Amino acid sequence: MDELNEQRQQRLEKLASLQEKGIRPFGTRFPASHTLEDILTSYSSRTKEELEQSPITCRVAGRIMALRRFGKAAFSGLQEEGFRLQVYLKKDLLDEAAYELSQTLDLGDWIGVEGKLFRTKTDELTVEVHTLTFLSKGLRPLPEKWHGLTDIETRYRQRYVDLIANPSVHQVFRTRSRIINSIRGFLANRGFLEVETPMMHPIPGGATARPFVTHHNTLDTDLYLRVAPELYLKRLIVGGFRRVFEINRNFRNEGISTIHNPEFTMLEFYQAYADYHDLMDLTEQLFIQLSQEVCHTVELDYQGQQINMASPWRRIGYLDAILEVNKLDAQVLSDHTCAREAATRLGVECSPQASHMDILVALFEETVEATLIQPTFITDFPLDISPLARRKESHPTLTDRFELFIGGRELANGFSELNDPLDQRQRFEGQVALRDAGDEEAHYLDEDFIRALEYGMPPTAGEGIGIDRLVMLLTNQASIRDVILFPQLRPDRPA
RNA sequence: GGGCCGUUAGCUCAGUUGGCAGAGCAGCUGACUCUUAAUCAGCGGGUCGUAGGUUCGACUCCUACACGGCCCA
Repeated sequence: MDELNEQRQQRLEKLASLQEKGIRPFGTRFPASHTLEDILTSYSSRTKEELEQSPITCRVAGRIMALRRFGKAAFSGLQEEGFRLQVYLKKDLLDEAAYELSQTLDLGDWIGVEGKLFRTKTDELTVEVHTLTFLSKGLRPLPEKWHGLTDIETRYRQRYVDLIANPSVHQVFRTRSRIINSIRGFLANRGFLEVETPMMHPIPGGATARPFVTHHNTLDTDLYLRVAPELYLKRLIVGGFRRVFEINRNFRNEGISTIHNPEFTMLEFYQAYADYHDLMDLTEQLFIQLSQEVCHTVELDYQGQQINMASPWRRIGYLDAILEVNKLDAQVLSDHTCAREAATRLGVECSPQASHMDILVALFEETVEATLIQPTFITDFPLDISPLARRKESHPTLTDRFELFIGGRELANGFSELNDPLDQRQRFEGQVALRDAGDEEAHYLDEDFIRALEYGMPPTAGEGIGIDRLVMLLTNQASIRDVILFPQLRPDRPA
């Protein structure tokens, strides 16, 4: 169908006619003097008179996004990296070949121009073009200039078209890059070493999640795409690195939603001699710094919610939060039957075999999480759902662990690491029992990791921060697909 | 996995009770040397997501499927 498209045919014919005139339809290098962003940031404030008195010449390139011709002159809007600059093509100012070329330009073509900056009658900063270079032919028509490309499926499947048609998308991904750079700087300043650990694991570990499986032919062995780097990073702490971090992809074989993509970017970092309180402090500093750098404020607007990132953030215990949000009596925490009654009353479904803690966990997930709009550290997670976290000395069924919630979503998860290899073995064995009972998300037993712990891991605190969700928050995007360039979709039907 | 909604020209969208497939932008031809959703005149462009079914006749009604979105699990 595409092949028969009338506009593509016309453009193929124009391509042939360019070649006949000796013009390369797909050109070569064009050293520009400025990016369009440079021009806009440097000269947007220059007045007409200033530009006349001290002329600025430039050599810039871009894609033609607008073309308004009238007889022997034309205005065109060039676009580069989401920035747009107008250029003025006038017969009197061009040689004959260039003028002729200018008559054949299409929306979507790439051109380079050289000329002088001026301001039009309507005071728009514009390049008066003296030389015109054809850079590359666009063979497909662009989305409409006014409505742009709004079809969500096309925006994700053909992100290149989205980026062409929607300059704000460029901004989101530039901001994403700035956030990640800023995180690197923040951690480097505090003595953290960036490392890379395997993406392919013989034994998946470090998170409660189903892995993707792949196969290595020469080794004739199955490997798992990692669900988390945690166990490898802790091996490095055993090895003597004091502070390490990794920013990289994790893969989890689970559903897709506005906050879940099968591959997503995670920051994990580990700090020897620290505990989970230290990491809460660090996280607060990091997020506040990022808010100020990216949003220039700590008062965020996220999808209509006002979120105040100013320190200090609330810290409340996991079990206390359940009681507080649902206005329950503390008896719920000690009495299984009482907990089950509360769950039933609150419409939280639990299987008949659910343990007391299972019920409390269900209560937390279904009644508490969504209420945590302002930045909140939930602390002291149940041991049963924290198989890698240090046991709380004052309360052995809980752990020295926190999760950070903002806007009702989990953004970070950190804890004092379990460094007792004997306890770790028992916890793994508990997970294996769950796996044998059919829980596909339960952890595997990793003997090598336990061996590592047996060599002695210093007291350490570690944390993971979901970068995609953090970028969503700081760029005010509703869907994780809007902060991942190529989000996972079902394979397209054949064209 | 379930429910609801969507899929019509390159893009954004209309399409009446089942009776010849529409608009704007984009494109093509012409006019126009400061326009900016330029303007004016004219002209082309469709496997109506796919496959079946009902009907004299289906973009429209029915069934299944595909892809997407939102909500729920």
